[in-house]
Amino acid sequence: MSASLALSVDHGFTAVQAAFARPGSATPSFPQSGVNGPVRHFAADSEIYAEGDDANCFFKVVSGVVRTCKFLSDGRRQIDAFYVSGDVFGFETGAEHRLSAEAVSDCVLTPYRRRGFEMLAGRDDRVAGQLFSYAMRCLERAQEHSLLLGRRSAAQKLANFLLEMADRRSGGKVVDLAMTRQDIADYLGLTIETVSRTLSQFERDGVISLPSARRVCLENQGALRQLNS
Amino acid sequence: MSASLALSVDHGFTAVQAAFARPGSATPSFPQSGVNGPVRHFAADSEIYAEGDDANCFFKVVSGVVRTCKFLSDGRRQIDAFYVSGDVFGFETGAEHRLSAEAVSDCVLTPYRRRGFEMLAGRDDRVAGQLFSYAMRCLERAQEHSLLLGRRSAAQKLANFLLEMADRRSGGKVVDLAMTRQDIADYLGLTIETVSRTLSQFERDGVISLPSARRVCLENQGALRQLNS
DNA sequence: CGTGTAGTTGAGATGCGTCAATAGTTGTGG
DNA sequence: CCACAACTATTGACGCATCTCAACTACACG
Repeated sequence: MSASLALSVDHGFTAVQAAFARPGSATPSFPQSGVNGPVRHFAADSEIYAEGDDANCFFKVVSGVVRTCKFLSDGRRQIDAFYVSGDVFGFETGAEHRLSAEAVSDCVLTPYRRRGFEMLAGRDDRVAGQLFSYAMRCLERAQEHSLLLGRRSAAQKLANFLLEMADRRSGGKVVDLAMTRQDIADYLGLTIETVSRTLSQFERDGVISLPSARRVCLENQGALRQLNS
Repeated sequence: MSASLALSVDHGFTAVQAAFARPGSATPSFPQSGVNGPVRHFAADSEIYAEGDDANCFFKVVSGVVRTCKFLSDGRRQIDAFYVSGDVFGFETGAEHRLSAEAVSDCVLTPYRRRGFEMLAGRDDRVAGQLFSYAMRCLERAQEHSLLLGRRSAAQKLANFLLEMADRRSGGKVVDLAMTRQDIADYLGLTIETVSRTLSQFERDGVISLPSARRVCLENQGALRQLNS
């Protein structure tokens, strides 16, 4: 293989970067060489795989939203990440999935068989580079998430969350949230009550407006960014 | 290249896994093909690289302990991870380091030039697989860390931290901490006072003993694990 | 022996969690 | 179209875990 594998910024990554830059485009960026199965549909709240399941395949989101999470013994939940169209999730180095994955909304996913994909990655360095890039993207997000959870107030967490959602979904002022307050709370390490109260406070401050519970208009993006600095 | 690149569990990863399993062994697992420079020494608390620096190279810890962290505008700090001998840190897909890295104790590091490493990874799929494995290890740790920060009490955080440190340093009952209380606090998203109080409480409960501030004896590992469940 | 840094401990303040009641939203069936 | 149930979200009152501020102790180093 050529030098384009892992760390190259100049080439090998470009196709992947393009895929990320256009999350709305459902065009699969992995070749259709038999490693990907037919798309699969999941109803909202259904389980895609559970913690401990064999990690036979990983997925690319075609449409809808997916969450990966862990459950604690007391039944509480920590959501690790949300994935929207274009995102890839579920690859592992070990034999098992360390997190479970669930459909937040109805969604369509392309499954990739792991064994087949290894073969393909072995033959095509662009595929290998893409996979590495997806893994690094996940790593970057996980690190950002740690920072957010460790040292920020509820208001800062929510400001960051809203901006993240706005950025990912084409950046408009209006953000339609696919997830419930409970999902948001479990992602940010808060309770639904605190999420709700904080959003209400943002609305009172004129920073956002809430036409409906799941629709948020960012009225003052500057204020949100400042909170988040 | 062969099929051993990215996701193979059976081969390609074995050398890397061995390297992780024996963090104490300073034998570099990357070939000495001119991509690694001569080892570099860093005094305790010195900066290895800063957030925003060009990500020209990444490092492998030969001896000592390293922390990667981010600083907030108010001067507070979130430590993303600690790295001990055998660990690799600092690789990026972007042009810049997103976190800064500092020596917790005096330490010795092997630097790897990124450009040179890409070339090598291009020629040798085992090298590429190792790099992928290191990235995935980082990802797994970052995800575990998020879980820890999001939904756990101070006691649970510290129990988890102590067990993690014990596991990484040959697993004995006695753990010598290289880091200050401030480091621990910034890693766990707590204050030094809470760290100190919680450790004192553990000692009163007979779960640990503290022969000195930096030395911890795990007297009841079961109790720690139970807290952590 | 004095000085500086790291760590411990205490008292009080507060942000977020908990519990509980209320309101809004969605879907179903009459 | 309305009634009802089930679920989701909001709001309030109160408690508690952790933070903040401050004093004190322990240890290292000149």
